[in-house]
Amino acid sequence: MVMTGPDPEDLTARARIRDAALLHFGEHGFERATIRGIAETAGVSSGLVRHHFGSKQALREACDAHLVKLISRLNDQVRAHPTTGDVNYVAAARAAIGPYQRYLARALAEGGAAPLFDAMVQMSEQWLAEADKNRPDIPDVDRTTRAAVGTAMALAITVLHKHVSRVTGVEVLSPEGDLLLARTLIDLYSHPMLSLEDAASIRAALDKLQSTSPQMDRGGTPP
Amino acid sequence: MVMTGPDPEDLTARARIRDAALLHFGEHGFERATIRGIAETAGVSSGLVRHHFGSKQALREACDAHLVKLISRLNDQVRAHPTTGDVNYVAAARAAIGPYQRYLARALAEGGAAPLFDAMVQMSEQWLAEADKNRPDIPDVDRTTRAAVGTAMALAITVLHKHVSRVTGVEVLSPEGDLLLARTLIDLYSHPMLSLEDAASIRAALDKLQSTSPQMDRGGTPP
DNA sequence: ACGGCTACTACACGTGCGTGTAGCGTACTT
DNA sequence: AAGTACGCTACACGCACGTGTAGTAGCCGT
Repeated sequence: MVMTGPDPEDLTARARIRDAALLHFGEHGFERATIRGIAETAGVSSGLVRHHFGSKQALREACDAHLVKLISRLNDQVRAHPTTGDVNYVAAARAAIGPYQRYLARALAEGGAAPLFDAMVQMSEQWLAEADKNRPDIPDVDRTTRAAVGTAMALAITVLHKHVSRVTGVEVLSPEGDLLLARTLIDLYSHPMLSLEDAASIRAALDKLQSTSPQMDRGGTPP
Repeated sequence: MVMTGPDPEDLTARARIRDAALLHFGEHGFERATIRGIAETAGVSSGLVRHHFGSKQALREACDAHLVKLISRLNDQVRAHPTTGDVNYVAAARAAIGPYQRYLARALAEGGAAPLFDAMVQMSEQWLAEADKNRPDIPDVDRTTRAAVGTAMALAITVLHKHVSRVTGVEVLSPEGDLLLARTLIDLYSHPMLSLEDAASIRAALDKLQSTSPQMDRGGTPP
């Protein structure tokens, strides 16, 4: 299931450049990655990169757009196969993204790939809407907010894969690591980390803290 | 509670440079941030930056070390006050980190600040050890792994704050945003996202998928 | 009082990078 | 068959940045 073909048109130089850029951006980051290096990996001259994509930034945006297309297509496939459980669609997506995980992680961390994140939030929201039907106790927090936070949490392991890999000793961006990760997530998701009473007490403490003076200084965004 | 003094020694030029670096690295990222810009913010010459810290990389490491010291100290304070619930210590930590949240996010996302993440995992592990006592059903996944993943998830909002802020329309790296975030996290943590039966079914599906051919190609690290 | 050490500045060097320009071959159009 | 547009290359420009070097002012020990 979930076959991700290489796209018939993807033998062109433009596609090779885009793939090379995905790889280089993911491996070295946007700033450190060089157009010359990308061109070399793609087997073309550096000028051709600029010819096809106007600038380095535009190249990045093209990479983002490509991933958005790829992920939305994957989402459609997953939603068409509700057999194994739509719940794990995030893990499935992460798996299908494959070699682009590193790019995805960096792009998201650097604040880019906004439409990609938004698409994921939308997907998350759709799933949350269905999940909320089975739960009569509707929380006092916006569904969009929950979707955004949930998406961020789902992406956390991908974004921080280097650290998680180092601590656990398993490369999480690998088939084996993905399996371990899936089990861990299932465990964490199925067991509430907070009992309802603890949650209530904390919420109460939060209310009290909100009414009192905000003791802790915070770093708001200066103008 | 939890007063974070400015450190009596922190009026020196070295400290100002470090703070400026924290700010610039957090705002523009390590690569885009310039020593000259940091020096200007600190009110010193660019040469002095190199004089105190040997290089840009060393400056970054000094920033990491400073944050590690700050966070570990904060952790001690929090562990000494188990009143409001140790559970929310992550949020408290995020609050106290204050103006350095952006740096923290970038550093972690770029793979740096490893000792910092490790320290957080250790803190998470300590808390998990206590929390596991109240839960007789010990899962089949390593506690360190759970701690690492949990830490990553806790840091997700900070790392992806730009996206979460954009989607929710609230600047999460601000006092107001922190409050909304806390409530969201409490809700998400207190309500299991997966029922035990769903978790079991998914786990079973995972086992079946593991035994069959690994259909989905993955992008392992090439040599 | 004096040598030396430290904090600090001003300025020049080299370089790697994104970006611009000119030019060549080839395939499609009429 | 000529014109044209496009894929593609080679090469040069300029700039911003990290880094080095030389030099100055003040503090401390003896």
